[in-house]
Amino acid sequence: MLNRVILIGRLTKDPELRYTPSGHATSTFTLATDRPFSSGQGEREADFIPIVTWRQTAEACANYLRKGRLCAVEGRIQTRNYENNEGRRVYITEVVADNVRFLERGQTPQSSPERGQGDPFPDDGRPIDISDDDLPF
Amino acid sequence: MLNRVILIGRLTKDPELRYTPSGHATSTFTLATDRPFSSGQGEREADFIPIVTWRQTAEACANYLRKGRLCAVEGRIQTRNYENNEGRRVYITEVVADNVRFLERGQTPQSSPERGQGDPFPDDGRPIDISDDDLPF
Amino acid sequence: MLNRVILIGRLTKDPELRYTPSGHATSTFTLATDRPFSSGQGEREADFIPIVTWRQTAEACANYLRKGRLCAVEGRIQTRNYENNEGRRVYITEVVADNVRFLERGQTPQSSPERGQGDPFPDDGRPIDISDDDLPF
Amino acid sequence: MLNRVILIGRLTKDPELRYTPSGHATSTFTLATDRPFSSGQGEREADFIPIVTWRQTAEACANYLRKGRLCAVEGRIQTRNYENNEGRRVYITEVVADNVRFLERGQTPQSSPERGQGDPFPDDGRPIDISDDDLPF
DNA sequence: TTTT
DNA sequence: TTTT
Repeated sequence: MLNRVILIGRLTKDPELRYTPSGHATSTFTLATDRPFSSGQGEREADFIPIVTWRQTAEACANYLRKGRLCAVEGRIQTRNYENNEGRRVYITEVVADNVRFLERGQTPQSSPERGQGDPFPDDGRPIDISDDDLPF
Repeated sequence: MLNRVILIGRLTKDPELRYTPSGHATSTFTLATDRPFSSGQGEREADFIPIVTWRQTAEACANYLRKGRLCAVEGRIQTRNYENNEGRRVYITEVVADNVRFLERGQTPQSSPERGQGDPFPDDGRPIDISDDDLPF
Repeated sequence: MLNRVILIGRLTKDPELRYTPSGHATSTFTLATDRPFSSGQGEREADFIPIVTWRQTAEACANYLRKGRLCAVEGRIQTRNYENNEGRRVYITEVVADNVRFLERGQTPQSSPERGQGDPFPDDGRPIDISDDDLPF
Repeated sequence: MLNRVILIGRLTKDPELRYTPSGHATSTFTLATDRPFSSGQGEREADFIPIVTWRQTAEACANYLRKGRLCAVEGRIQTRNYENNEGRRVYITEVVADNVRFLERGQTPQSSPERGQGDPFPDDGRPIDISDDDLPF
């Protein structure tokens, strides 16, 4: 069934990269997307949308994206729930990205030099456009 | 900034219609959208996405949509949070719809005869396509 | 780069199925999508959008879709051009579909009984959702 | 009915601004969007998509967008046709944009100094996000 | 008639 | 817990 999301926004933090027990990479981050007509008067100015990526996309995001960077995300909304350690059911709504496009050249920020592997733009000046199946394996 | 969602799915229940203190209509419902490739073996088969509508759209949804009905929703993802009655902050991610299209002729279900006002398809057989600004007033 | 189209509309004719010299199936049809706010007074009421599909999607569309049937199409805009038989360059803009969802149960119309293979809805009543890579091989 | 297009690409030329007899601004340009997986071997690398904008959006595009600039466009596909001066019917498929987002700071290029009014990014560094109804009046 |  |  149709379930399609397209976002442009900025990362609120560096992405977090993890591996599943079976060795699959997944990275998560939050995208801040400015609201179109916020008056600025006490109103919230942005939505903060949780993004999940898998596999090559996850690794590319972890390598190239950083806090504050602008990017476009294409994916679908996923809902899931789990029981937390207080026995309470927690409901999650998030976006599983199958395509992430970096919209800014990036110099790796000082805050995470160990992970960044430089600039996602190759010598010809064209940005990388990473894509991936979003099946959960 | 760009924040666009398009969904096709079925209502899990009848919509809930409310009015703000200032008299604006809002209706909420959950849309079940089948996942594209679920194996069916213990996997979840659908995502359950919370939808919010306002004004005319809210009233039209309350009048014409019912549990199980198929519709298309266009909107944006909104995040907000509030403190619940235990002093705990609750984070919400939902879709604010600015356009809802009914994809099935509907006979009002018996479960809510008082509110349904019949069939959203006028005499010429073309479905109604309701639209609305999604500004929070 | 981002190039995403989502449409809901009705076929203006039965799809046309063809095979490339290398044996790949492709089907084409036109989708009529009603304009949101047409006054009806001399204005055009719909856009007529040319759709191209490939492979399994092409064959499923040829088998199950018919003139007048409602469906949702997800894809990307493609432009190409060729020289016609008068030596004039013709520019084409069309939608290459990578996902087509049938939104109506369909009894095969009498006009094309040889090709239709019945109803795209299996016994459990859930519509088929066909998907395919949209790479031109 | 649902008809939604989202594109990210670069202008192939400066936009063309015109006014209708009744005084409404409209601007047109072509967006080059790179294809996701072009091998580069004789294949076309991009689609060239004709964009139409109206009113404030038209004027903002004419003022701030220039050849080569990156932007995001949200809109719908429109088809129309007319008879050309040789009595031949010409069919047009184009995107009517209702939202254009500039994705790069722009110094006005030398090629059109008279029209450019500088930088679409105000002092606070946030890009302008222009929006408009896309009704043809 | 095409952009980086 | 939030980005420019």
